Amino acid sequence: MEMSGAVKPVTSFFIKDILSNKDCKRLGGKCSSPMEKCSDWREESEKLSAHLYPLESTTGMQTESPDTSRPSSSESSFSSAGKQKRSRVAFTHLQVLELEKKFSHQKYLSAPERAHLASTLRLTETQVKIWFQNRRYKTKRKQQTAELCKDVYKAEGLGLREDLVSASLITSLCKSYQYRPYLWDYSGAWGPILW
DNA sequence: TTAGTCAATCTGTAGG
DNA sequence: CCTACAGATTGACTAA
Repeated sequence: MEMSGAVKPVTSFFIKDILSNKDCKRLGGKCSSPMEKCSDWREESEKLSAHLYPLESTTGMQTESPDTSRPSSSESSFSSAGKQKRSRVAFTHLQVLELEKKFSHQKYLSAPERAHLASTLRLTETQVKIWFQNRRYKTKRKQQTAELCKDVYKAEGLGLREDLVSASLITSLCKSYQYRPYLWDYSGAWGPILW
C-alpha cells in the first residue's frame, strides 16, 4: 500500500480545495497551496499538448489540448466569482498509453516513480496518482464482475435453474457493466480481451 | 499529522 | 436527450 519516501506536497488541486479554501476541512493541513499546484499543472498541460502529442485522436478521445490550455490566465479562472466549473481534462492517447504501460508492470508507484512519470508525461503527480487509483479500482471491479459473470454462466450451463431468475439478473448486470471498456488490453496490442 | 489507499460518487464530455 | 466513459472529489481508513 504505502509507498516509501520522498513525499512532495501533493494536494488536491481542484474545486474543493480551492472553493473551500476557507475551511479546508480535514484536508486542513493539505491546503498547502492549491493555487500553486493548480497553475502548475495547467502550465504543464499546455506544454504537454505542445510537445507530447502532435497528432492524436485515435479512439475518438479527443486528446485534450484545447481545454487544458485554457485561458492560461491560470488563476483568474477561479477568482472569476461564480462557481467555477469543474474541469475534467482528457488525457491524451499518448499519456494514457504510457500510464497503461506503466500500470501493466506495476500497480503501485513509489513517490519517486510517480514524480518521474508525471514529469515525463507532463502531468501532475496528483493526476498520476489518481489515475492509478482509479485504474486499480476499475480493474478490481472488472475482475470481480468477470468472476461473477463466469460463475453465473457456469451455473446456467450446468443447468442450475434454481436461481435462474436472479442469475439472469446478474447476467444482465454483467452485460451492462459500465467498466467493460477496461477489457481493452492496453498492456499489449490494442484490442479487446475476451471474457 | 500527513500522505497514501480504496470505494463510491460526482460530473464534464463525446457519441448514439 | 440519454448513456457511457473517465477524470476528479469525497470520506473512511491506515501506516509511519
